[in-house]
Amino acid sequence: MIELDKFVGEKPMAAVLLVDDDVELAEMLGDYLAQDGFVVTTLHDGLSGAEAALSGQYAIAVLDVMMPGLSGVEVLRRIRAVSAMPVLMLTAKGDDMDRIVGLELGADDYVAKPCQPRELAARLRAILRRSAHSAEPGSAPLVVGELCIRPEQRLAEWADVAVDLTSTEFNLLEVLARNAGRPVSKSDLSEQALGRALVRFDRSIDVHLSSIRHKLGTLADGRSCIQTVYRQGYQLIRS
Amino acid sequence: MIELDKFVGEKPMAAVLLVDDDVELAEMLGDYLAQDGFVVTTLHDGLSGAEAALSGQYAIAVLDVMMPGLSGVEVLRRIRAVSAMPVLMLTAKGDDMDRIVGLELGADDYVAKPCQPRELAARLRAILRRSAHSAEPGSAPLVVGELCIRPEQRLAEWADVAVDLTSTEFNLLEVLARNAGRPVSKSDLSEQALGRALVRFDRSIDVHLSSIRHKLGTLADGRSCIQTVYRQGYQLIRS
DNA sequence: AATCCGGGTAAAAGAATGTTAAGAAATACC
DNA sequence: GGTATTTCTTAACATTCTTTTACCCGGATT
Repeated sequence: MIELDKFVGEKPMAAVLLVDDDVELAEMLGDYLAQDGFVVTTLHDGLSGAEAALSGQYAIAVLDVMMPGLSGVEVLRRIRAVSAMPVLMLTAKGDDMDRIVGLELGADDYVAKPCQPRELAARLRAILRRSAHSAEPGSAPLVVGELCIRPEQRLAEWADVAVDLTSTEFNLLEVLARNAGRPVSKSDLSEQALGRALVRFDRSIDVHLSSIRHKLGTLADGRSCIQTVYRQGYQLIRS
Repeated sequence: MIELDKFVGEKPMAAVLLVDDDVELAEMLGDYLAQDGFVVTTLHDGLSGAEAALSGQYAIAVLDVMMPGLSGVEVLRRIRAVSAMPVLMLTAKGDDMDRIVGLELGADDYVAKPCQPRELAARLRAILRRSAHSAEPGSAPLVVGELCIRPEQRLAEWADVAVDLTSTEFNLLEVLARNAGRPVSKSDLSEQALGRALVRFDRSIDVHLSSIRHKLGTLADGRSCIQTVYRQGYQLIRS
């Protein structure tokens, strides 16, 4: 039988991360983009924006340049430190956009504020169309707290230091990282990381998780970054 | 609105790499070419442009001569150092085009800026028509980190030094390079590189991989550039 | 409080891969 | 055509990784 479900959706809607401290404006832009078929998540400060952008859950990030705390430029720099994910900057007139879009910082495009939602949507689509070819889906680095997972290099780093994981341990951690902040059932972990269904009395997952915990560092409060959710599964903590 | 789908066209659409630091102009040209049936990827700086051009994913590159950082001429030089892929240069008036298009640097054609998108598209098609005969698809060099594979010469280089591989070893490495960054199953490797199905207890792939690893250099962190993905296959690291 | 069940972990058992070397097959050379 | 050389495969053993087993603990349930 042909598997139909893969082809049912006409288009995978692009997940957009919108970061702007102007709540009103962000709301408005987000609503427009949502109507336009994008799946939009809105945040209002640079720090949480940078974290979210590196979670690997978004196809593209839209960053306001002027923000209190972490500026958009700083967020961009943090993203570019580990990832080539598409980024569009929202700028006020007069900002030095050549510098931002050029080699130095590496944004993919910019839109001047105040902006037309339609223009923003069009540029987002243009960037996504481009990056659809150059960037394999699922190949971007995943950053969750101190942890960084680089799928293309099959490398995990804790606090910028490489962690020596076995192949299966890496698979498990990658699945957890892709679902950081919510629990993943052992059944899902088994199917996605081990490639087989979970059966009764199967303790493999538990044993691997135990090993991974020993190899990774701990959270600031001393807990493991991988928490057990009783009868539900395991969850990677998004700090 | 027009929905662009990869599989709509009967003809294999040509993949065009467009490198120009002028974001507005690049966008405009890219959109026109996309409407015209090309699959366009746009980049805005020379360094990433050179990398992308050498990835082997593009049928032709369009380079702006004047760019901060790596100029188009320098990008062309880097491409020509290892590849004969078609290149068209975008030039401002007054540039010394004879030198660029002539023997010395070896661009295939040039278009003066500001340019008509129609003219650009026409010249691209002309070059591609020409090179359709000389250049087989899949014959362009594959560059992955320190590794360079030249299918036409059946030659592999590590850090610009030729590596002495046997025929089967070369086949295997080429398949891995074409799938760099993701694992390839032993079954696929056997079929594509050895020309036969994998059977139980067949250890040929493993033995060949062991030999290849000894002949290639290592990554910066000391790992082999070919990683084993337990029960899944092997993966060439894209760095 | 007693019991049950899910989970933590150490260690043994099992399975896959790394590696070397010898034999078989293919190729090159005379 | 026959021999020498190279290359590929098979076999065997070493190593590493995964799974199973076993026992323990602690929270949840009764």
